Amino acid sequence: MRHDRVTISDIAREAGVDKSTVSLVLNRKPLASRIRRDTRQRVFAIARKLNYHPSLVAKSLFTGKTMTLGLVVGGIETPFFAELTNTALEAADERGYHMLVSATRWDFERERNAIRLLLQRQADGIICTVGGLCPQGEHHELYTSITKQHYPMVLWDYQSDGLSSVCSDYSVGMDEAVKLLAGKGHVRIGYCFHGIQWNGKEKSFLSVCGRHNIEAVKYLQEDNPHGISKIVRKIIKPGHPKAFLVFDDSSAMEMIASLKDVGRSVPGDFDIIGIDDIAWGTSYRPRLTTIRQDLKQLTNSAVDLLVEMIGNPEWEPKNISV
Amino acid sequence: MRHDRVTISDIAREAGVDKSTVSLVLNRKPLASRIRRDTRQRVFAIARKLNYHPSLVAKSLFTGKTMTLGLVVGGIETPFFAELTNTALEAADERGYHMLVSATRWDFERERNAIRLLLQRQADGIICTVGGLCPQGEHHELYTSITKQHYPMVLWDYQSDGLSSVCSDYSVGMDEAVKLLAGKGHVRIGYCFHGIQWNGKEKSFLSVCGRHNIEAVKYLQEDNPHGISKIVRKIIKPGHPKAFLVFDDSSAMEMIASLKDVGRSVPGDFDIIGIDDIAWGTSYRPRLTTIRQDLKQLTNSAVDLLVEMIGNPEWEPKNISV
DNA sequence: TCGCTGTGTTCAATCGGTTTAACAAATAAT
DNA sequence: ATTATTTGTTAAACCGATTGAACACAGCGA
Repeated sequence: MRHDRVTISDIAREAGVDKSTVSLVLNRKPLASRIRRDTRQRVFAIARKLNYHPSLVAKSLFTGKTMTLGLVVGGIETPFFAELTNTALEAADERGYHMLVSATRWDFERERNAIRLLLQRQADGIICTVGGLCPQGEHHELYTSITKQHYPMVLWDYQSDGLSSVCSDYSVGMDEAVKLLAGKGHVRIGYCFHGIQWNGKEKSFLSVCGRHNIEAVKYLQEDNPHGISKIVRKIIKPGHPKAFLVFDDSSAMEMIASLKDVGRSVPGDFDIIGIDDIAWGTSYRPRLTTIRQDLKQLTNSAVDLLVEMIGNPEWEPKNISV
Repeated sequence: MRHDRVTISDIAREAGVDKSTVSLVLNRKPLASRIRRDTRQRVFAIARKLNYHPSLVAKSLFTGKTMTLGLVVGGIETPFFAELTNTALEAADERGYHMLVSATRWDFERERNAIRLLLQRQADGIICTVGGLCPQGEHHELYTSITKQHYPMVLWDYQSDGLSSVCSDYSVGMDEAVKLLAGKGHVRIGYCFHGIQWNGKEKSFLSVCGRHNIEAVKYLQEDNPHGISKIVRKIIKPGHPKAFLVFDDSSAMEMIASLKDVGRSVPGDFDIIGIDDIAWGTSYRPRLTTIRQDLKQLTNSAVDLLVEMIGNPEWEPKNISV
């Protein structure tokens, strides 16, 4: 036994009409008003009886729209991307789209492949979050070539002329954070930097530090589970800043945990501030100090922009900053 | 200007051959070996030049396979489901499938609708995680009717005759947890129960308690952000157990945080054990005691089972316990 | 009685591929 | 020289929908 698809022709046969009639009726097209009431009812009844599900594949082929968006993320195992994805999912849903999610594990070849597949699947547009978090230049070329073909694509936190993107404006939050730390007497602030977090954050942080006459000390964070604890082992020695800004909340939590493990207190010995304001930061103690990033707002803007581009084939690249 | 799709016919025209030739060549079909080498090369060259992306929509229509799986979850804003989804995404990817993700916000109508849409999109199969977490009986009927039509569907932690499912075997972990708490002298263990977590966990816990002669005390957890803290306010009064088993890690963390907020220590005043062993439980202090649930294993099994069912139209419902 | 309008429905092309059968030309076998 | 086989390619049906044009028939006015 197999799962047999019920098609529009099955209904037509059973109802003794042409499949075009069925199509008109089921889609409540204007022309369907001319069709006899009892024919209409018969069609509906049979469709329901046979448990008919119209094939969006066939429909898409004809209409050229799949009502599908692609979401390319590095992965959703971290709170930040989980929230992002969740919001994007709901946003797409509200606008009548489905979301095809691809996790690239931050690997460029995987990303290129994911995008290629989304194009093959005729996704109406793509939201790509990876480039905004990776310093590698390879991304740029990929995005440009796709946009050149006038295919709707919105980049996350990756601003560049000729590309559509939504960007987070960290400057206000950074400013507050730095002022807060400066107010506690810190003149040097360390920050943890790792490959997959970059673009806006570092630039913004450095300029804010400059403005407040604070020395920013960079710590390279290895891209593995021990990245943070290695940094911690280093900074508990003399000569390092006692205030840190960590570029995402999960790492901030790890840093606090790590500091506690080696007998330091937060706050007290160290002051740590994170960025993102993820939802379950709330069950962390001590309460996480964090720079609020309006993830929901940003994600919604991304989906809105993409849908807008899809709706208007004459779209021009556009930049949205939240 | 619009994004114009390059089709197989465009290539055919440019190469001066029939589109069937192009199809044979590009897909490296056996018959293509008969086609002149230079014709083949010309076709490849033109396809590359025009930046051709074969339409999987058209292909799916013909082959009847979309190479798409549906994943229905309540939402992925919690760590547990984020990890689940992430693993499922990668598992699907490894097997050549794409994942269409639907978040139902734990709402039954949304779930029914999500499934309906996945059927319309001709997803080759569906993994549904919602029923395993909700006590409502409505789910059952939905799942049964779909399975009756022999459509491949795997349920998460929702065991029932005639349905395919993967279930977590909590008994070993529960046993350890209860023994651990009993070893610390507890004779009563409280547990937090809320609507969206149920099926295996409670049953398993109660039977383990019975075996160890421990009294299990149930606390209903409201389904809102304050659910846990309300319970905490109750249990700090006299007469309540000092040991608790919380059915998921995020709630366990919340409970610990909440207890600290009212001046209680963990461990010390209270012993808390969670279930799930989510990845970023690791940056929580005090270190979370948790019952390990092999999420990755379970998710992979679900995807495997589904793919197996898709591959063999004669599949019988099957139950996998991990 | 001829055309006209409106009603109820169907025909046939189309979307972008895949696949099987068929066919022409070249080569090999007899 | 004739048939058989191989080589290189195409024609056409098909997947499951949508849609504009067309058609048959009714009733109606002139």
